[in-house]
Amino acid sequence: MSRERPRIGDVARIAGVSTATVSRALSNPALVSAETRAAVMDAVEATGYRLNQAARNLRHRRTGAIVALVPNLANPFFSQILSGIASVLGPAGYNLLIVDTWTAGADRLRDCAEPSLADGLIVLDGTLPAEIVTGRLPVVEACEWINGLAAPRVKIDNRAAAGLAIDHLVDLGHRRIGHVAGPPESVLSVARLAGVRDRLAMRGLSLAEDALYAGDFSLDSGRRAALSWIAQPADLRPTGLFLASDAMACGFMAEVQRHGIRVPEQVSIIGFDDIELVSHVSPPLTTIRQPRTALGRMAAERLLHQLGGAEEAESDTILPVELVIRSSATVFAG
Amino acid sequence: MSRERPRIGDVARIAGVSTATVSRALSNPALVSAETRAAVMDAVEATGYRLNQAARNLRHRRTGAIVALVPNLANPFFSQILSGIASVLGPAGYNLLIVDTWTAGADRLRDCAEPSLADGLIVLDGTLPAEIVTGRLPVVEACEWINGLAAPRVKIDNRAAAGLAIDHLVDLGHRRIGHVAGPPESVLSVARLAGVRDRLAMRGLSLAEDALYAGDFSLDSGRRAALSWIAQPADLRPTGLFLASDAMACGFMAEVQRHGIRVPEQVSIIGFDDIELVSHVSPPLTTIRQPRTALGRMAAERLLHQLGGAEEAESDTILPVELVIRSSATVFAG
DNA sequence: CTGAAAGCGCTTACAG
DNA sequence: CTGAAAGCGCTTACAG
Repeated sequence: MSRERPRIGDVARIAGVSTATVSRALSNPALVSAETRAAVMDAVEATGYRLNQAARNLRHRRTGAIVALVPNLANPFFSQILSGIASVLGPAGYNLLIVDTWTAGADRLRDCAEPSLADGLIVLDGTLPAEIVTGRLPVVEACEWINGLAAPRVKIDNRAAAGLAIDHLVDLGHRRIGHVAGPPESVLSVARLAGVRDRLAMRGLSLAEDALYAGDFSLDSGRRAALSWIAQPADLRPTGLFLASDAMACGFMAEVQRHGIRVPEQVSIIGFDDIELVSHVSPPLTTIRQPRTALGRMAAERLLHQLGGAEEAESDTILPVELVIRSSATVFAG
Repeated sequence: MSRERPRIGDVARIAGVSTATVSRALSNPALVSAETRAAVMDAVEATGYRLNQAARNLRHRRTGAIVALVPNLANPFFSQILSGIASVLGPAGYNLLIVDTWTAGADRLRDCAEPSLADGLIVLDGTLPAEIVTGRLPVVEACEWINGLAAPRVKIDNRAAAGLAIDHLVDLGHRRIGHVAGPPESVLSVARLAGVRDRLAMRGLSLAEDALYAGDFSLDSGRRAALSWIAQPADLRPTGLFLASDAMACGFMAEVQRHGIRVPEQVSIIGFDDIELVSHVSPPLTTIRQPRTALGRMAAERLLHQLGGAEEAESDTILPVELVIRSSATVFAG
């Protein structure tokens, strides 16, 4: 353990060649003769030599790493996305560096877009200031995006996805339809809310002012929305609600149930994301499924594409969503 | 963007000093005079110079990175642990490199323990061969551990934790108690199963052969265990079950409910982990809570301690667990 | 096919 | 307090 690590010079001495030759034998074997190659390999074996990646990277002016900027790593929503990212980056020989934008300070965030830290950036947090990320490293935005940041985006059509939920509620006969929105600073919230209004209008309905509840994607904010809803006159409040996250939908559902209200008999609920376990709450949640692994994979692929030198068109990649019909929303029995 | 990044030499020229002085002004300002420092800072400002971390690291023979080896990044169980790790590593100036041991090949795994890649290692996967990780970098094991790998461990007492669940079932009056185990290759499964047997024995009971169900921690394996349980004669099968993961408990519960069996009236269920949302399944799951964020934080802290040069005692850090009583287990009404 | 030498961008004893 | 020089461990034109 304390024995000094052999360097390329040690291998060279033992093999009786120059360090240049060792380097070539290792990284581009075709360049050296078969005998030399064999001698070098023997010396590598004998010394237990392993290439120092950091030194090679310095020489190559690259880092071999990609950083993913994720808001709140504790949120399990991101684990599948990261998994998708890792599954393409790993085989491509890139290391994945993860930075939690919630716990990282501003200094640390600025350091993230440094070419000496990483070769590229995957941004999963739409609330970051564009300057932090602009013009320093190849970037792709995934799921969320930063207004004013011109970078390829891999995302779903949040507006249309919200429309799917609204259509389902309307199709089920609901006329008073409510929406629990995400935090207003999130581009996702904005897009989904717009989708709600759009689709309601298309169906000849509209979002009543008191049928729009504030939330922040968290379970607890779903609870609070439920309390607002419960406080409204039973004959005037929405009979069907679309919530901008599954977590809020679960919180909402648990809270109304605690108050003796039955789901879906007395109120229909649709969530968003189709996170793990949501098929096992009671009743199983009807929701909009996002292809999270695919979002991660695709984001990583587009980034690699840029790194490969391709002049990336700055077009968006839109991945399909799906309405997953389970039991939390049913026909309006008014 | 295409403008060359300024190097320390550019700053030196503009400030009219040597590169050595620039380096000192930047990394150890006390070493240079106030005027010189000011001149350097001005030049830094003028050029937009930013330190190349990779070069500094090469010189310092360190990397500034810690790698976390996680099995299956898609499993949300790990997100909170990673969050805990990130929250201490970030402020300490370390980057967090994440490697999914399930998608990474053997070569890649071997590269992970390279001093040229990282300064330390946090192992979250107990199924890795010890050799991969032995004697190359400072290591700490978190949650799981590798038999035969002598490294500080941060974990819970899985055996005692399982005992807590068994005690609860026995206290509720159950006598035929079953266990759905995790995969046999996991040290966690082994420890929890041992805890089940121990505690049953202490309470004058034992684990019947046909009351032990095979699982792999996944939701689906919980389902399959439920099918086995359902197939047993109703008057002989366990009335209370402890499952080695919440995911399995949810799968089990959903499956028996689908067969018209009521939880907890007809069968009591206890899970393990207290993952998100498990308080919102129906009925809310009684389970053993692991302090996941704290596990991550503590693992990172012990690793930093080692990196700080402290000759780390190889003792284990045992974090406390907690029985969270909700509604999925109730008194035996035989 | 191979070697000597310069260089990736820093830091740090060593002198002064 | 400051500079010249060596060096972290590689790679790669340039010659031969």
